[in-house]
Amino acid sequence: MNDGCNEGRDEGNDVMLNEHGFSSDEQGSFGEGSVDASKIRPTMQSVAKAAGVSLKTVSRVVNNEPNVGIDTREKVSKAIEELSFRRNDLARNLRQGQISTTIGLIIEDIANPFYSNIAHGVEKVAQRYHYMVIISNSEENAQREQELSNALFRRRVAGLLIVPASHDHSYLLPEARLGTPIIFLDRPPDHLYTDTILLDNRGGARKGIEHLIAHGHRRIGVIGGDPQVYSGAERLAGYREALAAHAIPYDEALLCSNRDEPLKAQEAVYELLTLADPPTALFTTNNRISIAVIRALYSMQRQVALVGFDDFELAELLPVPITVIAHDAAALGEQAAELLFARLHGDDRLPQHLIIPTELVVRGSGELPPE
Amino acid sequence: MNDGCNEGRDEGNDVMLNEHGFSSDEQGSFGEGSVDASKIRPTMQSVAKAAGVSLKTVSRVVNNEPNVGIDTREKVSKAIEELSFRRNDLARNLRQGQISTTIGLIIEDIANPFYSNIAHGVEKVAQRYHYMVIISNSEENAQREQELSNALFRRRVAGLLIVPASHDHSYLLPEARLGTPIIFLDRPPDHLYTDTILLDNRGGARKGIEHLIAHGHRRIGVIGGDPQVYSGAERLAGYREALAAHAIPYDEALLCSNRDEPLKAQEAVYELLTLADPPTALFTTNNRISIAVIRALYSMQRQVALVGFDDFELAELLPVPITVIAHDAAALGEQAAELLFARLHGDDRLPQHLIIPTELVVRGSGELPPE
DNA sequence: TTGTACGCGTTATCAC
DNA sequence: GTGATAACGCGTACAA
Repeated sequence: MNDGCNEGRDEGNDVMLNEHGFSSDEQGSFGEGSVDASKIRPTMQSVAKAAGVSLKTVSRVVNNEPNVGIDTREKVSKAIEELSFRRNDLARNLRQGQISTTIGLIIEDIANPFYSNIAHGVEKVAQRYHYMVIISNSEENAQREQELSNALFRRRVAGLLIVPASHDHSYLLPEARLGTPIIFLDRPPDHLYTDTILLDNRGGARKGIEHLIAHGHRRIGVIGGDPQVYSGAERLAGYREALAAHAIPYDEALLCSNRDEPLKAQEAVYELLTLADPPTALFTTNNRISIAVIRALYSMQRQVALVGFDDFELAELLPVPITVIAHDAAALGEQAAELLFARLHGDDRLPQHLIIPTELVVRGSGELPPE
Repeated sequence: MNDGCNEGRDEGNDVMLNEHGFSSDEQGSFGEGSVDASKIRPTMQSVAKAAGVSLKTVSRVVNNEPNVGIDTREKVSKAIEELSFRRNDLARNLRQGQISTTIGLIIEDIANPFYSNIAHGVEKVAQRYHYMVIISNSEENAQREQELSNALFRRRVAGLLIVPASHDHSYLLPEARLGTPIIFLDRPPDHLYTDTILLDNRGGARKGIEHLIAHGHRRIGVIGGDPQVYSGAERLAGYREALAAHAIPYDEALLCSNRDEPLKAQEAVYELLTLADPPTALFTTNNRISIAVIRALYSMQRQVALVGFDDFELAELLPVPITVIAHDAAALGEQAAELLFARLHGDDRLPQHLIIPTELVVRGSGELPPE
């Protein structure tokens, strides 16, 4: 059969063989630099030749299809083993349905425990369905988000889980129309109607603020991030709802936004506590800000009541244990992934909107009285 | 041209169209359940037909190849836009070199900050090279590690970064021989000679223990994980080296292994502190164990000197700030990824062995005197 | 500047 | 039970 082709390859190798006709494999790692036969990736075709059967028969064995004689199967299996053949799933997917058994996950920053817990939940479910997960970080950058999702779609991911950074997701519509499930996590889509899983941001924040109010606070400072980001905005809305419900006037001077950077969050603490009429309590709208604020309070040697959104490790062991609004980020990832696989398996309900509950965890910092 | 084929497709769609000849797109999300033309993923072929040019011309435009007339390019671009065509990278990679622009990363648990920092470093470098990363969790399970790496190789990842869980990596040899770069992180391979990036486990541990010794401790308890795991074993070796260097006898009673589970780590604290001749200081061999031990000490209301391997967030804000042996996990991921891309770009040096340095961070818990 | 023929490695179809 | 052949969507080689 196609010997000419193989001979051509062998000729190319000759220059790399030593005077004994062997490749100089012993010298380097894995014989790198020399191109011996083992460098050619075995295909079903080569397995077929080795086993003396047809291509299709190998395919049958590889995919455990029926209608293969017991001895034929044996023979093929042996050849597969010897050549250490591995099916090329790129080719397989191309032929089968042009989508891969891989899903995409776009988050802000895998190093943030909130997102790494989401990723853990997603990956756990994906493993159960024998899918793999491409994880990529948008770094809170709208353009990068779009580039990443394009790169994922070019790879024909079976579905996309996304914590959006941008504010117009109509660019996803063509892919969504093609049937690719797209599920939004933590923040809803803009200009796109699709599955969404959120935290109970507003309710959680409200619970936290009402807790502070119940402990006698009426001036509660807020240190938050980008007010354009949905989750932060909702948490702020919860704050205002709580104030309104208790007839406490809303004072803009107590609101510090755009404090995602640790340094800016620290400055906010200083700004708030040096006001003429300073707050007696603080509300921080996410884990990163909470930690920065705790550091600031510590270095300023100040104790103020504090409730933070998002739980974080060791919160309960700090000198003043931190009262937080906790939630299950891993569950968020798991449920999103489950919904994605349901979609892949034919679930064609209208876009779903799920809410992950929050829980107020009372530890001490939220129960400090006003000074 | 090949109209027969396309007509076949159109016929298949007719049954889904309504009596007006339109697909019932308005009813559901994205028109799910109805298969209209937009459900057929556009190919270069379809773009070519729409633009009235040949397949190859579309290919040229898509890949920014030269030798396309300015007006032709325009025409094709318009068709691409209108059909919202996206190149199929599965097919592209199949044709080109049968490896994808995707790399694999196998770690124990993405929810552990140590690994999520590694992942962050890897992904950052990968983005620079326009690669994506499939991240999968082995859950410290040798068999799963093997399954995952097989799944990755079937997807023809361009390279593999792995924190191994198993203790025999000869199964990777065939793939390594084919030229796929395989790089071990945090733990070296067994029965395989390949690139490896480790922390200075032994040196770091030794520094930490000598620090305790310098503060007057001679009975230092160790709470560690699986002694089979390389990094833990090395850290223990560093401990013994430090003792030996200071002529302090090694007492097996002070060693608690297999305490990866928080509960077991807590038990270890109790066991050690209730010994007839208890240790005056503790050494914890990783972040998870450190935190569990701190919780145990806290609930037992005990203060003992403590040095932990791995830094962790808020360690400096605890009532007794924790002295740790710190390192840059993100750098570990970055350097591993850089090495992988160097390999992909033809770097054929012998397998490299890199060591990431550690640093003793003095905070308080390591300076407590013996009771 | 543009197009044609073929092949990448696999699966589907339909013979035998 | 087994095999020949076409096709998946794209890129390469070469012709026009």
